Amino acid sequence: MQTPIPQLTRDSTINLVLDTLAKKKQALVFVNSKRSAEKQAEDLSKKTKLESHELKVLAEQLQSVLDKPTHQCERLALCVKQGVAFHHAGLASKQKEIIEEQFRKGTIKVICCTPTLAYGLDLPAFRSIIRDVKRYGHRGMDFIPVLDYLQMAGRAGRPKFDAWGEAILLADTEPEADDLLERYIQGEPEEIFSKLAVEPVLRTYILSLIAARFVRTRSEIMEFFGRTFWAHQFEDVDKLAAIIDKMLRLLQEWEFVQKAEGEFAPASEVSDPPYRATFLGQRVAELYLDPLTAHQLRKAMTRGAEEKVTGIFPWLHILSRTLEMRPLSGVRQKEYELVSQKLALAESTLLEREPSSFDPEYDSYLEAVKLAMILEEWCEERDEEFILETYNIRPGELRTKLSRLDWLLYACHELAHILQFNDLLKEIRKARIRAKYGVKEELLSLIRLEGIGRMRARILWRNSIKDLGDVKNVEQKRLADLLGAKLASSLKKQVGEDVQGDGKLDQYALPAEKAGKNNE
DNA sequence: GGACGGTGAAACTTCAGGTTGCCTC
DNA sequence: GAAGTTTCACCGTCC
Repeated sequence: MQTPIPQLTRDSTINLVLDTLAKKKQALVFVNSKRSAEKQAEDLSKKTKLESHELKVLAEQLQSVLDKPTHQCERLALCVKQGVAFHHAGLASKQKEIIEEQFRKGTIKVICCTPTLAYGLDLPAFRSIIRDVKRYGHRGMDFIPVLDYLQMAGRAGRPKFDAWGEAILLADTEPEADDLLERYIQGEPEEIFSKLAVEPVLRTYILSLIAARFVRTRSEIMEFFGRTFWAHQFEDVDKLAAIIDKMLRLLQEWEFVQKAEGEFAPASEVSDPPYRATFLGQRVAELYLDPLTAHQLRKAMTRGAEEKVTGIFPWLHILSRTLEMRPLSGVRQKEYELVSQKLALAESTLLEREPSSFDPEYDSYLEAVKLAMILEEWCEERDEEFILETYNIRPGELRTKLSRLDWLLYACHELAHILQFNDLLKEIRKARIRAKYGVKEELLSLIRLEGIGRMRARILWRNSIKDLGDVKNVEQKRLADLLGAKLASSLKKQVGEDVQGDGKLDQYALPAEKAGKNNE
C-alpha cells in the first residue's frame, strides 16, 4: 500500500473506512454474519461524523417501511443518519432497494454487508474491505472459497468514476497475511461443479424434459444427459445411468410418468419404450415443483382428507417440510421449550408423523414445526417485531418464506384440483389469502377491498365493521373518520358496485387489483 | 451500610444466500 | 472456531 492508513482507532476496519471517507470515497465492508454486519455498521456510525439533513430524511424513510418498525429498522436508521448502512437478507426488500440506490447516488458512504452484495448486484465501491475470510459451515469455521473472495474483491472500483479500486483483505498478524496472500491473491479459483447431480434438480429436470416431450425414451434421456457438463465431469457412465434409472423409477412410482407399453409401443421401441408425463406429472412440471414435494403433498392431502384435518397449522407444517422451504432456521436453545410444547399440542393433527428423537430427521422435523409456528403467528396478525424478537427471524427472511409459502399453496391448490380433493380447495384458498396478507380468518372478507391491508382491516373490525355488508351499510362519514375521506369514498364505491353486481361476492376469490399491492 | 454504576473476565449462544408460479375482471 | 452478548463478580463512589 502506498500511503499508510492513519490508525485513528484500535479497529483496523474502522481505520480503513475513515481513511476511505477522508479520500471522499465509498467502501463496502464484507463480514460473515448478519449480526456482525449490524454491529460493524453501528461501531462505524459512531465515528463517521457524516450527519446531514439528507441522511436524516433517508433514515426516517428507512425506518418506516413496515407497518410498525422493528428494532432492526431503528438500528438501521441510527446508522444511516451517519452515512453507514448494513445490508443482508434480513432487511425488508424496500430497505435493501433504498440502500442500494442511495449508495449508488453517494448519499450512503459505507455499507457493511454479508456476501449478499457480492453476488448479482452491481454495486461497486472504491474500496472493498473483506473483514472476514472465514465463515461458519458444516465443520465449524472454514475459509471461504477463492471464488467468493473474487466476487467480493470484484466490487472494488467503479468503472465510470474511479480509475482504479482497492480490494483489501484484513489479517491480524504477518503469518496470517502471508497465508491470505497465498490462499486468495495467488490462489487458483476452485473448479466449478455441476449442480445437476443434486437429486432434486435431476428429478425436476427429467420430469420436465419428459413433460415437454423433449425426450421420450430412456436412451434419449441418457443421450441428453450425456451431453451435459455434469456427465462431462462425472465420467462414470454406468453410475450416471443408475442414477437416472432410479429417478425414472421414482417418477413412475409417484405416477408422474408412465411407460407406454404393449400395443402403444411400436415394435422398434419394445426394448426402449417411450415415457410420457401423466396429466398430474405435466402440471407438476409446469409448476416447477420438485416431484418429491408434489408426492409429499399428495400423501398429506390424502391423509388430511381422510382424517378431516382442520386448522391451518398442519398445512403450514407439511409445507415447511418441503425442500422448497429450505434452509430452515435452527431451533435455538431458548426456543426449544416453546417449539416442543407446540409439537406436543399439535402432534395428533400433523400430516407427517413425528420421527423418533433419535432419528437424524428429528431436528429438521422440529425446525419445520418452528417455521410453521412463525408462519402461523403471521397469519394470526403478529407483527414483524414480535416474530423477530421471539424467533430471531428478520422481516426480510419472513418475506422470503411467505412468498414461497404462497407459491406452495398455489401448487397445493392445483394438485388438490387435479386429484379431486374438492373439500380442500376452499381451505387452501383461505390459507393463501391469510398468509398473503397476514390476517386471521375473520378478516378475509374485508381484506378483499382495495386499499385495505391487515392494519386497516383490523381497524374496521374493531369498530364493528366486519364484512362487506357492514362497509355498505355504515355511514361514509364514519368510514372517513376511521380511514380518511379518500379511502372511505373508494370503499363505498367498491362495495356499491360489487353488491349491485350479483348480490354476493365469492368470498375467497383473490381480488385481482391487490395482486401487486404488497410493498415488497 | 447499602444502593448504584462501571469494568472486565468468563460463560454462553449463534452463525450467508434466494430462482422458479399464478394473475390484472 | 470466533464474534457478539449476557452474566456475574468485584470494586469504587455517593448518599
